[in-house]
Amino acid sequence: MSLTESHPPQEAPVRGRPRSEAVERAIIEGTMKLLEDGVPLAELSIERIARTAGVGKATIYRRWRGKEELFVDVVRSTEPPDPELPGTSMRDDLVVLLEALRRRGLANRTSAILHNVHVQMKTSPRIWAAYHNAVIAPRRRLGLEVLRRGQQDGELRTDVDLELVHDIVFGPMLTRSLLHPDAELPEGLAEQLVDTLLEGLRPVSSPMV
Amino acid sequence: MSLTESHPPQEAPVRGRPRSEAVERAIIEGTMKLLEDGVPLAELSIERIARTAGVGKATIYRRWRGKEELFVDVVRSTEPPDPELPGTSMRDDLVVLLEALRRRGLANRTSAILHNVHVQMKTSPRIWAAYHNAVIAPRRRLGLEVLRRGQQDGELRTDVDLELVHDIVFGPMLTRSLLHPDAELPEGLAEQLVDTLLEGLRPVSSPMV
DNA sequence: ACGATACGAGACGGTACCGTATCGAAATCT
DNA sequence: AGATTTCGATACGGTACCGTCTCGTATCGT
Repeated sequence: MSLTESHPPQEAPVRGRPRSEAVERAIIEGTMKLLEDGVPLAELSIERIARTAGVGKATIYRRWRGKEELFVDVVRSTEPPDPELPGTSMRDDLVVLLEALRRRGLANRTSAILHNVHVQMKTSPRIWAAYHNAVIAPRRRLGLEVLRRGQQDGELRTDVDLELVHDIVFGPMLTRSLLHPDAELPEGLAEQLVDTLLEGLRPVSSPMV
Repeated sequence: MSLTESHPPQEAPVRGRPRSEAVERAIIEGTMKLLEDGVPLAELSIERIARTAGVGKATIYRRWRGKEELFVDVVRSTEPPDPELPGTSMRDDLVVLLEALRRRGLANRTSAILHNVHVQMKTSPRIWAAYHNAVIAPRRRLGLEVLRRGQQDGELRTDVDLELVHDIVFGPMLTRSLLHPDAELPEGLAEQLVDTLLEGLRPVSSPMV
């Protein structure tokens, strides 16, 4: 069930008792509960997860090769689906993307899961790469695509690097939701952010340099 | 020598052999070396640090209460001093602050220390709070002060929340240097960022909404 | 019914680390 | 010289986890 495992299309002739999906959920949710309770990922162990989930150790090893593979699935199970873009304008699309980011930040705040897992997963470069490919990269591609269309439609300056614009748009929200946990994520922040960025920080009456 | 330890002003009547500062540096640099080599912080242990530094375990316990306290000092020793602000304009001050952030990001890249420690320290709320108070909060105050002066001098719109502006200015650089390790931090990024933000992302010919 | 597999529980030997204590040697002050 | 503390090294008992394996039981297809 790991992310890296490619499910072979040929139907295996399953015999004997099938694996319980309920048990699978119990393991993942048990891990999440531990993380919610503030247990640092360094102190997590297969044995402790098994105890929390009320499960035998072998049952976990039957499904995942180790701690790391399990975490990828835990994180993936907390990732909300990508939002649908209205497509009416670049501005509206960006607002929707940022709003999804804000809501995820709020969810992280209450559950405190990603704030732990996200941050810890980078210690294992292999797993981080898998997560990056599966979650982060597609999301970044989506954002860049929105910006590219915005340039075509004249909503965005064409004299600035798109990668830089991407970080300008999403960096502030990422900083708030991931880096300082005590920041506010108020309603309407997404619109406020996009409109401020489009308009610029300079006072309208200010002379150009 | 921990951050939390308040050095009492009264000079202790030191007798016997004094503690070696060279040993102290060896411990901190040994820890940094391990982190540079990609050893995840979860796998660090006092015993391993002592081995790497060529030091007895007791010598470490004589100075720090445990792993966590040691890390705070390790991180602090890698923090460069705050840059001096030119004070000629808000724009120039922001560029200097962002340039310092960029250089720190590059240093992190090559040394790979903060990228490990920084991220892991959040698992210990107590230590994270200490680090936040000692390093992050003053830096944020400095940035906010620069922005406040900018508003007074007419370089910055007055109709936007300063906290939001702070994240708009520093969020992109923080995202690049901390969140995705494969991003570029080219020369001139600080100026490019500030000027783009001041001017806005909208094309100059675009009609106001 | 029967064979196959999954289940919870836990035994098993092994590894690594914890934090303390003790050793003789070295360094420093009075 | 003598007292005192630090030094590296290492022994110590204790804890937690690793990954495998083996129980007896439960649950499935045939």
